[in-house]
Amino acid sequence: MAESSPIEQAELLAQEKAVQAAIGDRPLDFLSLNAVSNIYRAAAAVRRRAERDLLSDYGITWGGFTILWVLWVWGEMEAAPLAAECNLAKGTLTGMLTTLEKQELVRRTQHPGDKRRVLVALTEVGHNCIEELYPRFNRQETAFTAGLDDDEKVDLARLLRRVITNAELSES
Amino acid sequence: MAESSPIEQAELLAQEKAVQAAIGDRPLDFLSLNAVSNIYRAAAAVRRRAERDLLSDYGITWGGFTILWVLWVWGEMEAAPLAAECNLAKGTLTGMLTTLEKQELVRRTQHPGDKRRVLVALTEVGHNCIEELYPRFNRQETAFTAGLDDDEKVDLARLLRRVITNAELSES
DNA sequence: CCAAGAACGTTCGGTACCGAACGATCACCT
DNA sequence: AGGTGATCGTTCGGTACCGAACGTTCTTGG
Repeated sequence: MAESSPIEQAELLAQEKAVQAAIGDRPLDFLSLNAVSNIYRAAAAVRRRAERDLLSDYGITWGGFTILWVLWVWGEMEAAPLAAECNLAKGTLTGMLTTLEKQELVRRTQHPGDKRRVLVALTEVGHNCIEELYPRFNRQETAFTAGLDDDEKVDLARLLRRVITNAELSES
Repeated sequence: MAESSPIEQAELLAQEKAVQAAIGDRPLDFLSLNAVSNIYRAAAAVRRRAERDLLSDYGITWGGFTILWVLWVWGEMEAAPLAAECNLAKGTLTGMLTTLEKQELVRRTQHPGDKRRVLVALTEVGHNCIEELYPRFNRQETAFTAGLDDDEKVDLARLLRRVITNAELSES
């Protein structure tokens, strides 16, 4: 189904059409191009929308929300795996935890028996916050996937999972 | 890949499993949850990988690359639509264009007949840069979608397109 | 034991990125 | 015309985010 018989041009995004018009004659992998570039585009749209419509009401940034969410799901954990789980550099996490600590949403405690390590956990306030916030966030997630049936949502998650494992390979 | 069986729990990411263990008993939309959270995760992994393995060699950031790419595809354009196409706030674009101008990759010119507007275009250097860089980037995109057949790539792009239009609705 | 190195989180310099406020320019309208 | 409001891009203050350098604490070999 190459360029000769495209997939309903009418449904392509303007960006995708411009790509084909500008560089469609080159030996590039356009299927991967569209798939990957749409990943980033979707992520940016989702993030912006969540920050604007929801998180700003709580004074929480996207990164902060991610941290609260991970701590909610995983429970108390050390800084290094928390950073990995949030897709953050450990240096970034330090600053954001300080912010969240000022907001009294998380707390840091020393690891018993290893003074290098730090344990991070939700405070009571933080726990209540994410308990209240996440269901609203989840309704947004539902809205973002409106028009997809259950099988398609499962497919989307599965296809992305593949990309994630491919891209995270051999990461520091 | 060979194991294209339906949905095996064993293939879930550790994160997805932790979610089910921690909050799986609540009335939430877990299909949307997994789909949307994997979007962000995939985007972050793709970006980090591209910056680390490719863009850093050229001294270009992800945002800068996006700008060059959009200008390559669309040609000379005004700042506002460029910002929209790159998913950037217009204030952000100003600073990044200044950076790219210092690198002599783009140039700004005044719009003839409207002194408020600015036209942005690739320089010769910038054009050569993206001409050389993008094919390498595209090979990375291919690698990120390894294990997906053509139909799956088309599906992934299509499903994401739906999320994009949902999330971008009524954006400022 | 104790020196050498590994493993932690923090600090630091620099860029990206946002939203709001701003100044300049243009369009409209009576 | 000329003043009012809309529309540009830029500026500004603040946070996020990265990679590298750093100090501290644990571990390991001799």
